[in-house]
Amino acid sequence: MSLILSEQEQVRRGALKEMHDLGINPYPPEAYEINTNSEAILRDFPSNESAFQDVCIAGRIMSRRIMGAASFCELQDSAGRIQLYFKRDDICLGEDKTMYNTVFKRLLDIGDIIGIRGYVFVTQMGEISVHVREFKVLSKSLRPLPIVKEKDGQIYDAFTDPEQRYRMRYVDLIVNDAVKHTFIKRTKIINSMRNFFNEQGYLEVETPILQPIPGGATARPFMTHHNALDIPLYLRVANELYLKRLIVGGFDGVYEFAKDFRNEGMDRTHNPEFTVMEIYVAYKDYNWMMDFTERMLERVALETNGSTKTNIQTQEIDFKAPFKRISIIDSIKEHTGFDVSQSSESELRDICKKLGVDTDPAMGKGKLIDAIFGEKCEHHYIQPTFITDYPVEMSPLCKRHRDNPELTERFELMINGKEIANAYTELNDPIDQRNRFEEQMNLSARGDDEAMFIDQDFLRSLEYGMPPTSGMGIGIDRLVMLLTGNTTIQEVLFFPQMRPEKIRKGVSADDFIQIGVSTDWAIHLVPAGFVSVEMLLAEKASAIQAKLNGYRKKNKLDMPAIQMDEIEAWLKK
RNA sequence: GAUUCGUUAGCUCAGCUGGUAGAGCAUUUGCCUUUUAAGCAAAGGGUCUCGGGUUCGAAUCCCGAACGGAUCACCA
Repeated sequence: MSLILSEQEQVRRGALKEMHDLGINPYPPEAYEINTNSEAILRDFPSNESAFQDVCIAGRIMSRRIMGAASFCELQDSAGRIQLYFKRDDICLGEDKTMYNTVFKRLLDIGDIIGIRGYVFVTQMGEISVHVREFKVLSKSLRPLPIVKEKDGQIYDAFTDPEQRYRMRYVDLIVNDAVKHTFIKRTKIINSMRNFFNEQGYLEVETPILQPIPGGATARPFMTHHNALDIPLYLRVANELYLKRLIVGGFDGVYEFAKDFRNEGMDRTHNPEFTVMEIYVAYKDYNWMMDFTERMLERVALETNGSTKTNIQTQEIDFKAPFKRISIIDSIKEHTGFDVSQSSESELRDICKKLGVDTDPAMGKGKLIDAIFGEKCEHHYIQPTFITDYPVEMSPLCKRHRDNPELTERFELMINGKEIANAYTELNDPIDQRNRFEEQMNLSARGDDEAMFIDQDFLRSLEYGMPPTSGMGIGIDRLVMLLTGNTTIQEVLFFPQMRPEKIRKGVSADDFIQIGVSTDWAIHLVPAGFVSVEMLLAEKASAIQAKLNGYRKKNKLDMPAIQMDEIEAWLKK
């Protein structure tokens, strides 16, 4: 911890000490029982005044308006904010006015957590407030909170620096009300999906995060090492292959909300760890899954926002089922005019060239088609749209299309120009699956470092027989972004990945103690203007003495003035 | 990873073509018994992100680094 505290931090530590001196524990151990909260009071008081004659609530002081013997402050609890009214002679019934004059007015600050007991009333300005009879300090805050003020919907001095907000999410949550609501919605969305699945009788399961073979998706994994077994392990990039093993094992429907990890770029739609929901249902195909997915999303939107419609930037998106469906080949035809259904790899390269789509030699047919779609079609799909029937090369875990073996029974759900969900009629033919993995190995040999590894145990499970199954994965973070109107993933993750915080280098008191400075003086050297040992040594002893004793006088330090011989001793060392 | 912009008080930001730092809120001290971005009066608070360079003199100009934002590439 730094020895250098800002003035405001010093003031708060001083207040802490004064509280101790008054016999007040600023961090009391016992529970504080509340009997209501800000939201309930504001909502129910007008219709039932008598129920609020003895309320007890607790929370954080967010603003104070002190006027002599009476004051107002705003208390923020988990449900919202409410105004408190403190009157000196009501807080302090006897002659001793310490609790008001000293504790409330001087020792409490914005950010402190208190509990209060009192009765609810309406001020002359018409605001429902609590008239405080007694209060208790529950936790003293030692750092000043960024103060956000608001009037007529206009926000002043908002705490907006993204770096600070993401690194100190706790402060962000305290001060920026909308942030809390985003995360409450996130949980609502997940609960809503979970209820939907549970109602159908599907089983929520957990599968390994540490995997010996990172299968189920094409992505670069994070690697780690298990010491006891002395083997490499990977953080999962997907959980697909494990969930399918469970379908082999005889469950009709399994699902998992999973943190997946991908060692790739970070930007406003990608975080190295992210949440995916994957579900697998036996005896179904991708057509059924499309119906299921649109029903689920319609319900989730309705339960979260009270409407199937949601706004993101200037777009309005409607989750009302059914969604549009179009095959990837038809989509490319529609947006580029090219029919790529019969094209060879070299023909596809020509088309890419004509369309100005970048390619590289490692790309096979599937990736080329995907590149065209990604660049020319994807961004057109603002309203929820199922893109179906992807080429076989880019879908190694997906069953071949019943009408065309070059294609697969796969769909991706595009919303607001982005992929939100991905689903297959799962490939359950073990021989075909083995061949597909081998093709992936060939792609890998061509330099595609995202092609899949072969998971022999997964193949063995398929050889025991997996029922026809459809599976679907949905990016929870992106869905939350859509349903909360956020455009960056960092806004829907409590703690997005950041570069490690820079440790402020600088001298510590110890560095000065090394050269013989007494402990008492060492802590004052930096504030007095000596920011390095070298700087101190470069000065003349008389100049140092003048400076330090000047500092001592200015800050009224309770210690003797420093003497020349002491300083000369430092300089000799 | 590339390009680009940014980093000044606890927070939000000014600071013109280089002359040694300002505002509002927050803090401290007064006054104020129903205010509401409370008000009035006064005060304190800054290694101008860091390291070099140019200069008599750098928050300001130049070079480099760190961190962050935006865009692009890869990907969900």
